[in-house]
Amino acid sequence: MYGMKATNIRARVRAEMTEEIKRIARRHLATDGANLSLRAVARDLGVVSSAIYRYFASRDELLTALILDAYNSLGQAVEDREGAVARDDLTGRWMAVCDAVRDWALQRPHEYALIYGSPVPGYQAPQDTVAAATRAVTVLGTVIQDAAVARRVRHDPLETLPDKVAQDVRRAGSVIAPDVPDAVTARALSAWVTLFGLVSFELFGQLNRVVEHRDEFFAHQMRAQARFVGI
Amino acid sequence: MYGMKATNIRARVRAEMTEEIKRIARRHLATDGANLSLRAVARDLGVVSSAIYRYFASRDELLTALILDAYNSLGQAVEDREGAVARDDLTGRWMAVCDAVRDWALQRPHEYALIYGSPVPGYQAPQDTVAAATRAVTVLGTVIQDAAVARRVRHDPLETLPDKVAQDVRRAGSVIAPDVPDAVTARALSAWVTLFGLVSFELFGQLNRVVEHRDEFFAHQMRAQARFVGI
DNA sequence: CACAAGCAAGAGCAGTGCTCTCTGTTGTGA
DNA sequence: TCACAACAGAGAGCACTGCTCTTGCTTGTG
Repeated sequence: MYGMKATNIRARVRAEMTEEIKRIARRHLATDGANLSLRAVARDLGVVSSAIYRYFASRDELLTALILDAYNSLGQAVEDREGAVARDDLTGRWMAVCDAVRDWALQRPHEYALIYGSPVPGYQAPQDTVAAATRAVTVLGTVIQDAAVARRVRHDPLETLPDKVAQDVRRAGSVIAPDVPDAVTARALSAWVTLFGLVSFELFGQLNRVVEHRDEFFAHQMRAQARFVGI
Repeated sequence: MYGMKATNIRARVRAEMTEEIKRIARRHLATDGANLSLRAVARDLGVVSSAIYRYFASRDELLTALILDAYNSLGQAVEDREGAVARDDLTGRWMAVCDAVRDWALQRPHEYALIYGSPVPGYQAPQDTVAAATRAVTVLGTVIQDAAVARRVRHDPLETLPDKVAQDVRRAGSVIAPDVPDAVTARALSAWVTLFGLVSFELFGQLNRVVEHRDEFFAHQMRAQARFVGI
């Protein structure tokens, strides 16, 4: 703030341009899939292809930016939807998270594929994405944490985990869900995997000719997962 | 057979050539990822790029062939592994299926990505792949079918499914697992989704910095799924 | 054993990511 | 206020891609 002119035109224009490029790139992603063409984006922008390189050092860097945005967009969607449910309606909150993920994915299939599909060849996700990637799962973690604190999560206290599994599970839950029994956290992780597994199957065509009533099937399975976890 | 010469050299050479192209393509897939270059394959084959088009009408057609092979390879691996377990060891058979899928995927990550990752843009899977794609899941279906027939699958007979879900589930199970209660079939489908969800998460980097003991985590979760289904 | 069928080569088209050089503009620090 | 450094965009070019089409040559086969 200090030392930064109120009207830093250069920086502002640059940010707008960057945003515009990403917007057009997202549009191309939605129609042409993952093989995003820098030149096509440049054409749509009414600019020569080399000009794009003023803003993104490479196609990969542009993709990274889109991936980061996608994670944040998903995180935001999940937070918003879950936040609108009454705090003590634990099942409602659980289902809100699941529905938010699926709806977001159905609305932006190519952005979903970008972050949860096969990784772009030769591309290594930078550290930046990690924080954004955890936003969504954090919400689900909070739901079971609240459930545990309210003593509203059923579980067999005798159920134990193999040592190494317990280690991983404990570390994963320690920050967001410290009061949740390890066995329950393990089940929640499994449910999380099932959620994304199902969305991926639906989006990537693995449910074709098998499951026709997608909405009902998804709702049923996610309700079943809630019970499996103990909510 | 009739009308087909014992030594149909042309056809045989053609088949060998086709196989050789696929072999090289698979090798490229393993190193360079999904952006398979026809020209690079041609170079490795010691042939000019246009020659490839004698055998595959397009890059997509070559990819389709690789996808078909991948489904069959996975199916074979699952069948072999499950077939080696004693018929009455139901849990062993269940785990054999899960382990076979994961091991196959870890050994051929790019082929796995080809069939269970984001679909290649603009590419539509032809009908041929459907049959091959069901080989693996059929094996798991047989396990729960055998379990049901032997009355060794625990389940709450009062558990019901929403109508539309029951419809889909019944149709899915009617051929391979007709004696399995619908509710159990629904859980088995969920477990199937979890299996591939977990493998995808592991392969696509979603487990990084979360789960370190991959083998143990996977084994635990799949055992949990077996119990969830009732085996 | 003549020949049709099948094959690979080569040139070429339109597209790609990316680099480098050059010019024109414009915000900005002194 | 103003000179200038920093910056944006253009354009040419390189090596690559999938794919097509034409041209000859080889070879299995009726």
